[in-house]
Amino acid sequence: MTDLLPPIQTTARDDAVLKALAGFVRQEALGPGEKLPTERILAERLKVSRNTVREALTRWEGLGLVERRQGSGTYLKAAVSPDMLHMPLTLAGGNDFAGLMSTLEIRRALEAEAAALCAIRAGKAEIAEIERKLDLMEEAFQTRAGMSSDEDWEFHQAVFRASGNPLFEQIIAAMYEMFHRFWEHPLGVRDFGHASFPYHRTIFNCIAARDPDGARAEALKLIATVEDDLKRGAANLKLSDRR
Amino acid sequence: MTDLLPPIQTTARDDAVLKALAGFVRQEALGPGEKLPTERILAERLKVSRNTVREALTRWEGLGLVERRQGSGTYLKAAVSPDMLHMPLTLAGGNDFAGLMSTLEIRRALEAEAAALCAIRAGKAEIAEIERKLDLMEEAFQTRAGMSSDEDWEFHQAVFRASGNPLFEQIIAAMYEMFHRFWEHPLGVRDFGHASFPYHRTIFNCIAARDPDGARAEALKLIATVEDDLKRGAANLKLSDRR
DNA sequence: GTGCAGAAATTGGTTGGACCATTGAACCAC
DNA sequence: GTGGTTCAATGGTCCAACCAATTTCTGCAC
Repeated sequence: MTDLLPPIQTTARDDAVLKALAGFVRQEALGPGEKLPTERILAERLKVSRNTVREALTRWEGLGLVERRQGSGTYLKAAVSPDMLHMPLTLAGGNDFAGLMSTLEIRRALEAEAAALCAIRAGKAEIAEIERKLDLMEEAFQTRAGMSSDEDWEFHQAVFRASGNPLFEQIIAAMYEMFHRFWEHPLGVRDFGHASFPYHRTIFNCIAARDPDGARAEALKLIATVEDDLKRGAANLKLSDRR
Repeated sequence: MTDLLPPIQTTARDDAVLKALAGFVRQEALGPGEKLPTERILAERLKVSRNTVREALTRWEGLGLVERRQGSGTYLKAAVSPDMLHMPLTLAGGNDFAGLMSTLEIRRALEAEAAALCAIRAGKAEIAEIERKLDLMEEAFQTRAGMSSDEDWEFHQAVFRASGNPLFEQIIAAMYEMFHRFWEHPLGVRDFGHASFPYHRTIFNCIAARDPDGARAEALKLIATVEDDLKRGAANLKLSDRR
């Protein structure tokens, strides 16, 4: 009832260009890192102006699908297919403590669900991969006394990837990005993340045991410790970090 | 240790244009629906070519921040601020059904958490607003026998807004378009959404009663019914909806 | 004055051509 | 090999013009 009879597209040059290009990529089986045809060549082949090609590529660049290097060429940055779906996510974030807690709330919701789904759907290979990341992280934790944030992140990424839903990883990556806007100044809490350490293994155990509810519960505990750390840190400095 | 000495940026015309434009929007306090300056004016004022302005606007358009209407002008479609974070979500190889299920999993995670937070944090005014949306939705449901998707959506938005965390609404909004692509073609299930109807009020009751766990449980039930409807619809048509 | 059709101005969309800046490869001197 | 130099390829920017959709203005009929 709302809007049948969609507006006819009398002009959609850029979209047509992108569709054609997606088809080309598919046909040539191009993968990430490989080089696309020159803008000039595309313009000539598709019978459109180079400017139009550029606008189309600009869109793909904005979506992170493609990278343009002046003097070199245009390269695929991710797998593209003619039937992709894009959902631009824009986060207007407060750069303050409240904003940080906001990202954690999202993370709590997603992390719990992803861990549960992972316990249901992960294959053996994926579980092995998660365990490998876990081992790496624990080793880094022993060696460098706590600062294992990179390996920590990779562990979580592996869990998200094994959840079978790519959106989890992508959304959390956005949260991670926002999180890192503050991470440079860890609020004075030096042993940040210590408390969350043991839960990584308990989460993994639940996943390996195919226990979704357990995995969800452990994930919630992990986030809770991070939240506590954060609140403690905020109480520590007590200075209003308005910028 | 990781990446000091970042690559120096010798050219970043488009980014500069967008930054300037974001500053302009902020200074003029422009909101969604309002008109931006002409491309030609922007080009002149910023001392760049109109082409460059167009590439910049193309990026914003791709991100859904702006809408260009030939012959009319360029209009803001969402609130923009100089410090936004963009993270386009890409669902590869998605026939629409799989994509929709993916978004539903995200929605399940966020909806449950948001309802719980809402039960804890919503003020009286916000609860009243939610109830108003609920009444509107129920009225629309009675009148138009089921098709209450717009009002339904507004109810959920109100809940997200009252959760005290703007990220919930922003993330779900990114998936809204995909939901709507389906609402138009309800998969042959004519009474789509009927099953979820009663849970809207039970969710509200829990929120009003300050019962986070109850709200979470009811939200999960609601999503479960939507998932069931969807699976039923997919089973109904049984035709591979490759496009 | 009102209403409406047609002209004119406005604005995004497209084109073609030119030139600049960076890259990378080939080449050369040492 | 190392370090420059040259040179072609390629993305980045600019310009000027025109096309197409929209909006606004104008003038005529009533």
